[in-house]
Amino acid sequence: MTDTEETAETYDPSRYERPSVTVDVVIFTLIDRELHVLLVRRKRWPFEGYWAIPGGFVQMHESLEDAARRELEEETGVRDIYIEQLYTFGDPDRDPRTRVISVAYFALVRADRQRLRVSDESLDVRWFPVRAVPSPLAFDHDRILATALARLRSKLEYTTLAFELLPEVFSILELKHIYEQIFGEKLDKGNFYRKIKDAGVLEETGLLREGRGRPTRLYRFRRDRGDGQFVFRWREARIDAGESHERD
Amino acid sequence: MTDTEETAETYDPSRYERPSVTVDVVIFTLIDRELHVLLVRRKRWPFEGYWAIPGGFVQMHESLEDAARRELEEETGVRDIYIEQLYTFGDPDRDPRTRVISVAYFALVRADRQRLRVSDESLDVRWFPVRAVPSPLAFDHDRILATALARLRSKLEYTTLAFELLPEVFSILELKHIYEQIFGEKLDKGNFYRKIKDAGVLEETGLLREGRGRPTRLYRFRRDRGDGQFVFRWREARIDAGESHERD
DNA sequence: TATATTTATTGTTGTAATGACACTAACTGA
DNA sequence: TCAGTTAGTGTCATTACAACAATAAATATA
Repeated sequence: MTDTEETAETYDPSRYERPSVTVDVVIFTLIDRELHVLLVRRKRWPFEGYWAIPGGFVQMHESLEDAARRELEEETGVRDIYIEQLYTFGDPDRDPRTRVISVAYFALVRADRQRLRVSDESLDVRWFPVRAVPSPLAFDHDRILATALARLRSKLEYTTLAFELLPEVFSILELKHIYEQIFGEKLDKGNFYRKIKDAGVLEETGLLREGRGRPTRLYRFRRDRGDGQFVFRWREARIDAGESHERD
Repeated sequence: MTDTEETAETYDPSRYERPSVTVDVVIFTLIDRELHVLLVRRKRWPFEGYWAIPGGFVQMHESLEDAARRELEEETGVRDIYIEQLYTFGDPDRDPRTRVISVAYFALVRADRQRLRVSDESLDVRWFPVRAVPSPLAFDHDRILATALARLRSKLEYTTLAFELLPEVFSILELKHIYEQIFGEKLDKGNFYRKIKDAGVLEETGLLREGRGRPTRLYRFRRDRGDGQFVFRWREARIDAGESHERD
């Protein structure tokens, strides 16, 4: 360890202490048209009683993404959902117990599918509106959450990620609402219609949904045409994707 | 390990095998106006004789970025340079010896500063033009390099990263050349001049450089005005920033 | 039954961004 | 002096887009 000339070639694993590696998964969903994040409440030291981003240790035989998906399923019972690696947090003192390096992922769960598997542990696992997350969170989880939000905002601009938050079938104004939620600004109705339609990623279902006023047409996301290079640039937004890529 | 209900709360580190954690640093520079990447040649099994991205084990007391900077300095003798986290690669079988999770960084070294510290080991450490990298590289390093290139391309579009590759003082057409190199397409001279000037990130030095034809004006990058929201969108480029964020 | 109200959807228009390309400038060398 | 070479500016038509006006299709209520 004092020998800085040591390289991968001369490495003997038994000579080293090793950090622990976890995955933490920032899971977003839409509840009542508002963006929510899943948090778990810690029962023990350190940060006993604090809310934290769900996570767990990576097992020796599974890939990082598999570990993240396993966590996701354990917490929400959801499979086959959008997930991507976010950033790896590894400051030496982020966990008082030992050196823990955490590979953070973020996941989007469809509005119509979210439900907690451990519903009777409702004091321990909960969806929080992102605007009303308890503060501070355990460990460096405030920073992880901030990074996830920045990434989400960033990717919404140039990908079709927003659809991952919506149910199978949705209206254009519901989609617009997501963008407004996440960007935190009002968007022009007319311009939104034009842009989303020109992008060619919507498939008309023929369905209508009745409401107070004129019924709204319902659409489906065309995954095939998903190549659709979005580029929303409402206002001058342009937030770097967090820690590095940071927009990314 | 068979108990999937285990959480961070009940974790006892001594009960687990742990993966090793390394940092790999993809170091880019410009040599003779062409983008190069630093590779090292492995002396031992596995992948003996193969070229690899430089990297090393993370020490218990240092942050991930510190580890990456240490690696960078060990390989190139360069400090205080642009570096950012790229992605974390952790497939279980990426290293035949043991489970190794690698946090990849990418770094940009100024054209006028690159020189290898271990110049007499020239068979072991070399700059390769990215267009002529030996293939395949060791481990999953082809994938890491591809991810780094995608990130670089992506960030060039909306950041001032390109300046990190140039010397203190440079001409606008040299800057344009970098973009062409990395995007792999010709850009229009006039439009480039307009865009770069309007961005307001250049400071005139008053210097001229003589050459064959008309002398060229030399500029300096204005770090202060670095907020300058670039948004190069030459052609329809728009590459996702690699593995995930891919476009960050 | 008319008319206000509400929500959805389409049109219009001026301005700003930008891609294509033509043009001018400043030097060297024969 | 003129051909060659590299640097830098100007013009213009097209497109993208923000602001906002107008219309459409339903429900609620007077």
